[in-house]
Amino acid sequence: MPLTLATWNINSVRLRLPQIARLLQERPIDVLCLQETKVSDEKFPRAELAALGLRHQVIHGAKGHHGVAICSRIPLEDAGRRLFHDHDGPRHVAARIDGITLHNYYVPAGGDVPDPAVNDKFAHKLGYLDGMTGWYDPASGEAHGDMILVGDLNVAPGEHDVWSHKALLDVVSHTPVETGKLETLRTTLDWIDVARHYRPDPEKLYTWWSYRARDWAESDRGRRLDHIWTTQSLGPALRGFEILRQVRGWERPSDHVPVLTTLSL
Amino acid sequence: MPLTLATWNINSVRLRLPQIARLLQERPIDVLCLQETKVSDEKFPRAELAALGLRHQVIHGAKGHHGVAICSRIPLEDAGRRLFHDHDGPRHVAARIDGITLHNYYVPAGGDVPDPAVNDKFAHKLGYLDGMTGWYDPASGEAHGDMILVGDLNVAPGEHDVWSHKALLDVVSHTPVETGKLETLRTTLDWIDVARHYRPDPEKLYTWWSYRARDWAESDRGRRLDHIWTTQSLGPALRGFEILRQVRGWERPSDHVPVLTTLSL
DNA sequence: GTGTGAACAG
DNA sequence: CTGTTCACAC
Repeated sequence: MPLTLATWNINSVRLRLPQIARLLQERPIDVLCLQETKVSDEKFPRAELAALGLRHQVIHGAKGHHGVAICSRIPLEDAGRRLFHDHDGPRHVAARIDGITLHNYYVPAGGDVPDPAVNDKFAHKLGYLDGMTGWYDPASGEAHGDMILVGDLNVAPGEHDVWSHKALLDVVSHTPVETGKLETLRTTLDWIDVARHYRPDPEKLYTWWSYRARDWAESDRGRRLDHIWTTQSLGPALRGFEILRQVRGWERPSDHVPVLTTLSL
Repeated sequence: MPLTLATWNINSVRLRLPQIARLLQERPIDVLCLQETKVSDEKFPRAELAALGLRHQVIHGAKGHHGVAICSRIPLEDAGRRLFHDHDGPRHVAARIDGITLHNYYVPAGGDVPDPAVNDKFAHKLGYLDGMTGWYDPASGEAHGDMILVGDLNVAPGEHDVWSHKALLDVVSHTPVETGKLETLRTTLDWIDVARHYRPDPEKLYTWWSYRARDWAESDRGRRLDHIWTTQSLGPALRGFEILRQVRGWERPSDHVPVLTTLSL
């Protein structure tokens, strides 16, 4: 049976409930992975999302910052929350669905200055990517089986994942040290980057456009920060992929748009 | 010809534009006096109010706090802004309309503790009322002719202007020192308190209900803080008076409601 | 409870 | 630019 999964940095789940409702009305989404929910677990809008059909929820949040959630029409099993460092905050949550382990991440943005010696936030981001790599390293044996990894990884890996490779080489999200670490992470299990599986280079692919642009669509200075990866074992099950660019133009949008994939299980 | 004048503490003019539109649609208001506009003069929504028919505007605002404005369908002439002390802030604006001088005030609220020795805000409030009294004192001769004085005077003068005289005797807005100073001010020119001219004691009259009440209408713990006064010379021109209590129940209401009077000029 | 600004983050 | 918290005012 087909399973459609979406990942979306929602930038406040409480403020964006109408947009989630519209998304679910327009698309047959079974599992919705959210980042930047910006709400404590007690105040998470469980009832509102259940009313939209997403009755099964695994959440990991905090007051005001970060926060991730997996919300599903079909039953899922809590598969834990990972902290790589003591001060990571709620940036990961996992669930078991149909025999697959689904990992949902919100990688630290990393601040403005791309120098870990000067900028603690950038150091944290690099350390977080290292932590992820260590976890999925086959040598550690901690994570295994059929897996899907989604989320806002806050790295645009390739030159065609940004509006200008040259202009962004020294901008956090596209520096060589970040793209190198993301590629190292991808290599651990030879993860399939589903976006590029369906839409190979040199097509430009973006999932985020800054709020600060006067006209985001006109200037189109986007970046591909939101990702869906699967283990090689799930490659044969992949049925499709889509970036819902038009959502950026909705009323009161998030600066990120939903990214979808469908698998046949 | 009849002139209908309203005073309304709007608690942010920018946030309350839909409510102003609704008020103007439901009532034939010629001149609207606002308090707590909470906006600098540069950012005052002149165009939006003009589009609602209030093309003539005299404003006196500041970023975030206080702020008054007179907005009119009929032409008016700027008649100045009064500061009684250096630190008063934008609490008064005046206009000339049809030979009448209209004064619009936002008297300081006065803080929580009704003791000027302890509470600077209360001292400021009392000083502000003294300043007004000095200005209208016939001996000073500074203000004269046909005048209307409106605004949020932040004093509920009489025992029937509060939900409980006894409970509020020690609460700022109804303490004897405040009601005494307001009566002294009223006496300067023997101002007509238009509300009580039409609706004498012991009828309860309120223009404000706290946001904090669980059910403002049910508990009905109101106070009459918003006033319309005229000089004796205008007494024969008075044609009516109304407190629009129902406005407190509108969507996203101010905690004050509009108070209206009509004159035949 | 409902506004405001300011500092922070993205 | 669009969110968050926080302190403050009413």
